[in-house]
Amino acid sequence: MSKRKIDEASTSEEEEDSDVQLDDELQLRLHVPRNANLDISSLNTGHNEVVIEGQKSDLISHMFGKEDYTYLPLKKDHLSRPLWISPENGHIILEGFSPIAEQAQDFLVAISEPVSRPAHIHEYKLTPYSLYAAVSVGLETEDIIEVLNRLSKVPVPESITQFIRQCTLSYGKVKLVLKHNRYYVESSHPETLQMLLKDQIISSGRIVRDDNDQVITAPEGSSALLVNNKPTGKDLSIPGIQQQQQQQGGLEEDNEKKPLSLEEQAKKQQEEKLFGAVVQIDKEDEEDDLDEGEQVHSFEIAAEQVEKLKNPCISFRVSLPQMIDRILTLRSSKNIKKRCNDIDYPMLEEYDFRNDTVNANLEIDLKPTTVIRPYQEKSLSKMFGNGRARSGIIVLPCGAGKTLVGITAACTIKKSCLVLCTSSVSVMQWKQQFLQWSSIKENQIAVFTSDCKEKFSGSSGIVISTYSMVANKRKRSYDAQKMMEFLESREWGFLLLDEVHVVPANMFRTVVTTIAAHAKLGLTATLVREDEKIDDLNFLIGPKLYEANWMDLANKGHIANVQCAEIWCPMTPEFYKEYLQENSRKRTLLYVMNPKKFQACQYLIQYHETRGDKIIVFSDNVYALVEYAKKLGKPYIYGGTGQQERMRILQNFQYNPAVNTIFLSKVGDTSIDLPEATCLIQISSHYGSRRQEAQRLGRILRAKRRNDEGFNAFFYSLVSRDTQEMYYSTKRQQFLIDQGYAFKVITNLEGMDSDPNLVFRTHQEQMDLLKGVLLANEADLKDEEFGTVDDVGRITDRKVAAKGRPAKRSVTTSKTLAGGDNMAYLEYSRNSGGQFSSRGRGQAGSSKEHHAFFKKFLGRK
DNA sequence: GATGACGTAA
DNA sequence: GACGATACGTCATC
Repeated sequence: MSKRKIDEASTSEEEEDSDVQLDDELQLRLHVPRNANLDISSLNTGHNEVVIEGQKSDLISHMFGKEDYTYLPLKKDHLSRPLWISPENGHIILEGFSPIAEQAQDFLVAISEPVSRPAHIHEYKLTPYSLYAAVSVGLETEDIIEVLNRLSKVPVPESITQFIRQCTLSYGKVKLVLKHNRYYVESSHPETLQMLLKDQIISSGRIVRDDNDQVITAPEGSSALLVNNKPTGKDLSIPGIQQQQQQQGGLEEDNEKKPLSLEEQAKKQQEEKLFGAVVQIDKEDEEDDLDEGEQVHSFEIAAEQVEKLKNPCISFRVSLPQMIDRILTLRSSKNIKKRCNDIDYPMLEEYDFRNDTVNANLEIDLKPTTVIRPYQEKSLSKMFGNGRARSGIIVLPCGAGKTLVGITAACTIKKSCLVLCTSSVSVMQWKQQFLQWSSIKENQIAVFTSDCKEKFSGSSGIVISTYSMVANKRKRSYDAQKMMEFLESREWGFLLLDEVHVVPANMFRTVVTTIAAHAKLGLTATLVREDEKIDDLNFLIGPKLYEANWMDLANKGHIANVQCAEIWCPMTPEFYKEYLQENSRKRTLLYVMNPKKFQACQYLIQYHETRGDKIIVFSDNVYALVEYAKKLGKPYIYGGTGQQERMRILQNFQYNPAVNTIFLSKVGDTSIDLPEATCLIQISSHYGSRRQEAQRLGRILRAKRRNDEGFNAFFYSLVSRDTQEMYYSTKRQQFLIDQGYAFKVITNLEGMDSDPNLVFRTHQEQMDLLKGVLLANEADLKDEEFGTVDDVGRITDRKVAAKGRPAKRSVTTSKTLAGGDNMAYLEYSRNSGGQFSSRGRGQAGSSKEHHAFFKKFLGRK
């Protein structure tokens, strides 16, 4: 690829002032007709370069191996087009510096999966899921191909068009729509419906009505479909959007819209105009008038009886005919949905909430002062694009206002709403946010946790609860039982799933089937898991509707700019010697307690405290956490710290100018409402959890000072050199690198060696530390030392008192150091390393990715 | 409020 | 590629 860059650079001079952008005329001339059949080989003439391994015609082709696409014919005006498409694996490379990059990005986010988005070059890939999502937000097959072709420097390869057609052929063509409490199978392709009706199971669930709206038996082979105008979102207003213009002052700091300068506006308009046709397709759904008479076809199917269906034989007093009747209701929408899935015509779920006259409306609106930001608006327009509520997932970084997106969605649907979160702390936060941003009355919003079981008054309302409360299958308290019956008996207009990445967990996933909801919206900042369950969300909730780019939001000032650095701390010889000999548990302790790391941590704290930063130090390892904090005289919080003590420390951190640093265990990852820190140091973070890394970074994205000129937040990861930690660290960073963050590697902190204040400067001190570490296990076993009260922590952890498990010894081979081996290079920005990695999120380390791609492709029945 | 049971993440 | 070992959470009970 960069070889192509070189070629390009040599020719670019003469074309420099010609067509840098797509002007209208050019666009017209180059317009590729729909259904154009692109044949690569026919376009290949003039390129005699035959690519055979080992016979590359130039000196650098071999460096790119199979990724050398220099044989692909460039379009004449390729300079003005920002995309490259790999015919091999569906990866798309976007030039981030193109004037139309932003619009192209909008399009790519809709049709493909972002793989990596560093500053200048973004990588995306087409997957069946991403195309499913594209279709579900209203894009059509030929539009996707056409726009891709317009943006691409090379004609869209035949393999890719074929892939797109295959994937979108059946996806999204059929929708399950609930209207006036009747279920309809709807499609703009009547032939598809006719095809479905040929299926025994589907046709047996069909309902036909006469002129008086009475159900009649469908005449054998009847194929008349209902015809309606295609719904539009035109008359639907998402609250919070329309006021944007006049609201510029007097807003909550948190949701302020920065006015564009005139210059910026003009530039934006210009770009939009140039891009014209391309983005329009995206918006067509919402903005198209109906004068062309676009129509949708549908047939009604038997509505399911939610509670009966779930347990057809719930009572023993059911008579036989009743039982038969109930079993017959299995011919209902749920069954048809499954059938459609089985025959590869999955139905998209949409909720026509404006025509739902059965479920009571909820009186809720955004407060007039509440304004949502452009990207929040964009994500919501994906959800409500056609005037109905689509089920799916919205991905926004921490601190970017996910809650407000959820609340706005609830205010748009205006039906009863169930919100699920991971902890009872966030339950309270959601409640508080609902009251803050919306007009909901306090008695309409109920909380359901272990120590608070309320119900709302009236026929509709909001319930906020936790996953474990709702998914719980064990014995319940009486109140909880009653509450669950209430939750399960009613039809919810809207199910809002906070931190939706937890839903695939075995227990939590049951909530989507036990709760009957018309529309489901999942929110998360990090749509990754280290297991392979993340894809399950596609059928558990729905497709990913929108994913924001962290860097974009940072550049626009919605979240803070962050400088990321990885500090490599050499192990002292003594520690390293022990490291090589110890079992894995001890090893962890050794590389975390490495005196050099200790010093680096202290040094960074000193440095940032004098700069006026508020610092959080994260350590997964509780032993290290306590040791560090005590030695450096800082307060710390971990799981065993009592609620009051936590509050006291956090209050101090926030308001007491003498307390600028706190130490947190992984309690800080999720369940602590952190004040706005500006600097973050990780001292222990083994296990390659990308999610944790991203979540921790998220802690400083909200920084109040983010809009100060040149403000930067800092994120340091301290790793001990030549230990396993380096491997984990690399893995953990992948998510952030994919989001565009560059990790600087720092091997030497300037001035550290000469600082006389640092701890463990003498050999003796280091040896004492080492001794302490080596004895740590034994101390644990005796369980006394650790359990006693110290100056800050109020040790109350009952787990600490638990007997340590017998530690196994293992022989160490040099192999276990391999983690460090591939990290031999120093002082470079990982940025450039990450951007071409063929490693997708969620499949770290897989070098066989193309094959998986095609396996999926071909394996689809 | 301490404790056990169980679930989650990795 | 399953397995791990650990910290932490919630809920219910005593």
